[in-house]
Parts: sequence; structure tokens; C-alpha cells
Amino acid sequence: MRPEPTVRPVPDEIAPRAREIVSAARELLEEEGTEGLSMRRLAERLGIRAPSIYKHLPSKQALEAVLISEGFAEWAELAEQAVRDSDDPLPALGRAYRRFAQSHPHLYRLMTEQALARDMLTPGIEARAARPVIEAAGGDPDLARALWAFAHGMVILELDGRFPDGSDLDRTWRQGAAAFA
Amino acid sequence: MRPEPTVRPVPDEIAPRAREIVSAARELLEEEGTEGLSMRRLAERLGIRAPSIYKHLPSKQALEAVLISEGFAEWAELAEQAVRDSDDPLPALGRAYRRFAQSHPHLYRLMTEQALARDMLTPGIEARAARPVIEAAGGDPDLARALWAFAHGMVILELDGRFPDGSDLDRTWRQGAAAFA
DNA sequence: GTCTATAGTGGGATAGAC
DNA sequence: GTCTATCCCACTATAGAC
Repeated sequence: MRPEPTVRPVPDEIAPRAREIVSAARELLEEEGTEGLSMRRLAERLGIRAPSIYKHLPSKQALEAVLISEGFAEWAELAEQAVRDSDDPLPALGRAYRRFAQSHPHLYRLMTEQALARDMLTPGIEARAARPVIEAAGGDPDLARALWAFAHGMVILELDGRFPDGSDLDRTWRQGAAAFA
Repeated sequence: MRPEPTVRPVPDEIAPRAREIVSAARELLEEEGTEGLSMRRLAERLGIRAPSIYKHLPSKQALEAVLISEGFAEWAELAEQAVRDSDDPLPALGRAYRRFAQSHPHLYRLMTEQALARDMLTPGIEARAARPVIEAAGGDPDLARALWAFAHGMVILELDGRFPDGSDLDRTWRQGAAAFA
């Protein structure tokens, strides 16, 4: 049995007001990025003062952990659907991954550009997000990590504008999928 | 002819005092990371006050551009050497890349985790850093980008502690090199 | 549930004297 | 080349009144 995490950000049944705050935080994140996600600006968006948020959520880190958990859940949905709807799962997963990151670039950064506070996440959500990729890798977790590394590298370098303008990234994605097939 | 960059961070022949400041900044970066690299802390390390730095370097961004340019030059040296010393360039480049990132993790983050201020870099240095990889990709720049994405993904996910503890990352690197061979 | 007030910490950058 | 003084910005978080 896996022990229960020692720190929990928010009750399993999240309180209604906390729910509203998290939703506003998600909007703020999507619109202004991780740097724009401050407690002051979040409060401003809610029409309250920053200290009031702390009556509903214990810390900024806990708030981020909720957003990250929801991001993993959304990715898991998309990944499971991509596998269901395709008979060539690996490139389908790649396309879904790229689409997810590009649809929510700031959420994607929040989810990936830091160490994971695993104790604060929804239990089991990281494993659920990983499962479709591991299955596409024929059950080999090391190979699954290679796939993830390629996809993450492609996505984050594209988001950061690191590839030159003329780059044919569609072709590069296909080359990667072919290499790992 | 390529036009000269419109903004230059530091004269080509860098002044001696500026040289000392950049060296101290490199030490500070390596020891305390990108977040620890502030003008105040840098000044403290030099035994002066922060405003004095601005008599030698125009901005923090210019200082970072010098550090990034030097990082590219160091990587280029290592990459060129790895290709010279091996008759299987692709895995050798991968090992060199991983070693470079792990030897200078904070410099590596500074070099990769943001948009590149290309106008402020040493002219030509980005192309020189990319050349060995493009040659290992048989001259195909799109394939070279796939290689880079895989390597960067592996490195940055490892630096961020995103892979589970039991991961066999040596094996994953080999799998990646084999896939792209 | 929200408020005011405030603590404490950090940051980049500039003006002008010496 | 360095200094003091200062500006402005930002942030998380807490105490205690209402």
C-alpha cells in the first residue's frame, strides 16, 4: 500500500469558494503566464484583497499544485482519447502532446518547468498521465521516458522560440516518431 | 553579408574590469543558480555596491548575454572534440551534451530556459554550437533539431528531478541514440 | 469571508557627488 | 571607479478587527 501523502493542499471535496479561486487562477495563468500569477493579481481579479485568499487556500504552492493536478487530468483525458481513436498510438500521442502544450502553454510550463511537489498533487494523477505513454512504448518505462524527453524537448524549445524561423517542425516531429517506432 | 547586430552588450575587447565582473558572475551563477544571480549579490561578491556594476556593463541582460555566449563557446569546444575523438559521433555528442549540462547545470538553464537575445550574443556563436549536431545528422537541420530536442528533454527533465528514482537513464540515452542512428 | 495594516524580503535601475 | 541615496517595482504571508 502506498502511504497517504503527508501534506494535502486542498480537501478532496474542494470548498465552493476555493473552487472559484482556483478557476480564476487558471484564467489568470492562461492569460498572463506563470510570472503573472501572483496572489495580488489573483485577488484583484476576484475583487478581493490578497490576504483573503489565504482563508481558503493555505499557500501559493498549494494553489499551483491544484492547477498542476488538473492539468495532468486534462492531459490524461486527451491521451487516453488519442489512443482510443487511432490505430497508430505513438504519433497520435505526439500530436496530442503538442496540441495540449500549445493550447495551454503557460499551464504546460507550470506543469513541467520545476520540480514536482508530488506530495501536494491529487494522488495517482502523475501515474495516470504517464500510463498511455508507457503503453505506447510497449510497457518499457525507459523507452517511455525517451519518448517523453523528445516530446518535451520539442514542445518547450518551440514555446521558447529557440528553433530558427524556417524550421519545419512538423517534419521534425515525424522524424522523431519514425525514429522511435 | 549578415548585418551587424544593432545592440551589442559589451565591446569585442572586453575591458579588464568588466572581465572581472563577468568572471564573478559566472562563479555566482554556478554556485547559486539563475535566481541567485542578482546585481546586488554580484556586487557583494566583488566587494562593491550594485550601482557600480552599471559603469562597466549596461544591464543585467547584457551580462547574461556574455555568460550565455561563453557557454556556447565552451559547448562548441566539447562538441568538436567529441566528434574528433570518436568514430561514432552521435552517441559521443549525446554523452558530451549530458556531461556539459551536468557540469554546469545553472549555466545550462541560463542558456536554454528562455528566449535567446540573439542580438546580444557573440556573432556566429549559436551557429558554431549547432554545427557539430547538424553534421552528425548528415546535414539535415530538421533531424538535428530532433536530436537536440531529445537531448535537451533528457537533460532538463533529469535536472528538474522529473524522472522517478529507479529510472535507468543511461539505458534511455542509449535507446534514444539507437533510435536516431 | 473580507478587510486594513504591516512585516519582511527581494529585485533592477538611476542621479549625482566624490 | 566607487559611493550614497533613492525610486519603483514585486512578492508571500500574518495578525487582528469587523
